[in-house]
Amino acid sequence: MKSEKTNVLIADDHPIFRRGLFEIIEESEGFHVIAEADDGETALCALRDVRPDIAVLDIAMPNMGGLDVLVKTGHWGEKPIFVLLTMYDDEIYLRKALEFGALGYLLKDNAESELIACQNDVLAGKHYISPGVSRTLAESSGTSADLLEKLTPTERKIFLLIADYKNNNEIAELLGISIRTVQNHRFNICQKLNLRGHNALIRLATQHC
Amino acid sequence: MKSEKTNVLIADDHPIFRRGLFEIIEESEGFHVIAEADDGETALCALRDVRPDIAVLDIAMPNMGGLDVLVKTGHWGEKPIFVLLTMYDDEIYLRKALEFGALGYLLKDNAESELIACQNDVLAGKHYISPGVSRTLAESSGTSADLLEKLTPTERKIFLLIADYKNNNEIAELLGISIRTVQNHRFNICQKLNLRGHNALIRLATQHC
DNA sequence: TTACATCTGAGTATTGCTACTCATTTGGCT
DNA sequence: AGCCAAATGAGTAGCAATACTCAGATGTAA
Repeated sequence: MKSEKTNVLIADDHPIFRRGLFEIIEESEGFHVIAEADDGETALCALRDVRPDIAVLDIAMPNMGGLDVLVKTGHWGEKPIFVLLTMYDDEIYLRKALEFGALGYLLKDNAESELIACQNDVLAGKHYISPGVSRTLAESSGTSADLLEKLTPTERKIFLLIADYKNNNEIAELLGISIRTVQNHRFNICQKLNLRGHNALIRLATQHC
Repeated sequence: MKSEKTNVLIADDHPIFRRGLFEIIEESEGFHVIAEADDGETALCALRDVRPDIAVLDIAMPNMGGLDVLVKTGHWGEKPIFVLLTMYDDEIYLRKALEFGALGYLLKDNAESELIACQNDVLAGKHYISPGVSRTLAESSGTSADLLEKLTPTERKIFLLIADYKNNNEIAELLGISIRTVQNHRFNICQKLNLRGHNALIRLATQHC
């Protein structure tokens, strides 16, 4: 018998928390946990292999974080719907998640019911963001967004990765492009933002985000 | 019919994680979740009321942390056996937990099987400490609290200047020493803190300060 | 005095970021 | 079709940080 349920991959490095996720999803109508992962790399492999409909990823995991997994699938032809899980309502994570195409963004301390509501929404193509977070974003959308508006989409992505202390090599690998291209984007960003020197860009990026 | 199972109270502010705890304990032989709490105060009240055999407490909870709950029961005549849960393997928490009479100390990212093993051990009066923690305790490797204590005075100064996004040239000029000396200090700092790569030091410094 | 930690500085090599210029391709707009 | 922004990538330089090893000066505690 074929399953008509929506297949979900869950990735979290805490087994007990993952168990909680599993139970909540399994007992819901219409969703089924098809794969589990305890770190980013395993999650990425599983995404390739089992092709779930939805990927529920913890942001803070060993080896590779949920955001990195999200970024790495950026150039895939067919991607799952992404729901990011985070411990803290840090707006920069939300910004990054949305920038890289995630539809769901959930706080880990939210109620169980949120998870299912979120999955239903993202499955319908809608964004779902935990109530506690959206407030933060709405308040701050005027300030830190200005700088990023000067940049093109790809430049924005790279800027955010720089803010994450990634080096050119890591950025290139994450985006699936050449390191030379990253260098060029970096140069262009510095031009646009009128920056010079080794620490100037990383300083602005980390302090800004 | 009276339950012959060991009664357990679980306290954690994350519903999904608590759900995971619940499932693992309930499916085990000999243990039964008799009460749940989502913060310290609720846990303390529940301890008074239902008198569980074992209390599994998260350290980081709103209102009152697990350690505070542990301390507050210190003068009780009859106390449950305490198992503390923590997210990070911070040795100071372990010290405190043991100091105040906890028998179990578990990392949240440990395997599900650990929880049951721990409960069996503490029920027999033995200590159970997550493997990952005891290692940390033995090595006494630095957490953010005593990170700077490993460094010499000059290294600390340089570390703070790095956190200020200063480059070697600027640091050398500010301190009135050679760039080479600054480079050496930087190298030694990286050695002590076990860092490698271009961004590792500036990352730690800026995030720490 | 010996021993040790700390501070200071240099030698040498490698890696990584910056600073440009130039070329190709792609997709959207007129 | 022609134009243009955006993305991608290479060539070439130069500069800064990292990754070591080695060594002299200083002060301090055993």
